[in-house]
Amino acid sequence: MSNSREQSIQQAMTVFWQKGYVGAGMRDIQTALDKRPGSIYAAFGNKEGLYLAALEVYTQGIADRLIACSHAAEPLDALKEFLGTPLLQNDEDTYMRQCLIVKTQADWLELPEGIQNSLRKALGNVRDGLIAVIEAAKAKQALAESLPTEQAATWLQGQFIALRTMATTVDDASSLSWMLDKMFSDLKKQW
Amino acid sequence: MSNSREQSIQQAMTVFWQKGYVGAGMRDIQTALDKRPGSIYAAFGNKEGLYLAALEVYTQGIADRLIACSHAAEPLDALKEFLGTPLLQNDEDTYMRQCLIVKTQADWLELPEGIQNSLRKALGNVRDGLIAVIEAAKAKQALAESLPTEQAATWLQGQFIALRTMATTVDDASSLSWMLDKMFSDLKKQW
DNA sequence: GAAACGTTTGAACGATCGTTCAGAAATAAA
DNA sequence: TTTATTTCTGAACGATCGTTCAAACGTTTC
Repeated sequence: MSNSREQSIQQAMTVFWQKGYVGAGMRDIQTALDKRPGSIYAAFGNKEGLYLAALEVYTQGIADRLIACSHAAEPLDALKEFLGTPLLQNDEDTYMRQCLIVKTQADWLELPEGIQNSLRKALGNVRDGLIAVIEAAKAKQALAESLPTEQAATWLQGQFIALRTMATTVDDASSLSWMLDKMFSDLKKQW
Repeated sequence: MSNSREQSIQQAMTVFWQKGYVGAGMRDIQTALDKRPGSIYAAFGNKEGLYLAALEVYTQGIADRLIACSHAAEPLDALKEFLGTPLLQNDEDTYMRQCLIVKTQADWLELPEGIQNSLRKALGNVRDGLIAVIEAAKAKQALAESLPTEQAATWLQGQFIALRTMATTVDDASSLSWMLDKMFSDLKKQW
């Protein structure tokens, strides 16, 4: 075995992240994993199975980090740091600026049903993480108790999408930085 | 000629809008235009040329409507209407909820350079339209003179992306509606 | 060492991709 | 009507797509 299953998933995730589900060819993946088609199909069934494995790891990573934010001393500061870090990714890793879930979602109509369902679930998981952070911030008086948690989570998810999408075209770091500031300022203001 | 050039561009735009640049096959397009490959290639050169023609029409449409907003009695109300209308598109036309420019941008790394450049230009044109609306609102005292126009335009573009992207998955009309409300509320608040 | 089992290999399949081009058809000029 | 010019047709090209499978290989068990 040239590579563990976890390594393979990680490498495949990179390819899907760079090229999207439709754009990533099995031959790109074969090269990245340094494996021949048969091995990959034996391990993951097909392209969809491999993508689902990668999406699972990706989403779990986000969910874990959001839960970590909710346990931090200052949940909102931790969240701000979490959201801001990928925006200024080094030049070679610009593909990481866009969220893998949102990127895949762009090809919605061409995706197999299994992937559509998993994307919905992934978005729900991220939203649950945001809810946890909001509730933690409320508990620490960093957010008003009156703030509607569900709505705020949906809104945060939208802001998250806006930032990550713009970061792929705008390479003006300061624009993104004050958009992030305004986002947290608007979060705390009246609803 | 079974179809005028303008009609062909319009029909091609629909296909690209539904399937994306990479996902739209020339055979899908041939079917939609009811034309054989040779005709299309004679008229537009190649797939890229056809897409560029469609993008041009699409972008000009947005720019025109934004300029119209800036000439309206209440520029911000007009803008809100313009941004809100596509979010609740009928079920058969959900593809119209996502912005064609943003959708194509998702495939960034796989796009020919000519399309990348045109996308940048298109985003710039939309931003210019937003600037015109902001300035008109300022002139009518609907926005504070102190509001930084350039920053606000970039921010508005981000909010625009967020709304349109979320509208493709969230089919809860009320969520989108109050996100739109909050957006305009945050626009008027302090920066 | 032999047999049994699970993995990996890599050539090959049919389908589809964007694109071409010789010839048919339609239109304009004479 | 004949000629010249433009437009359209559709079979076909090479490349690439996701996927398969018989054979080779590696490891374990007796």
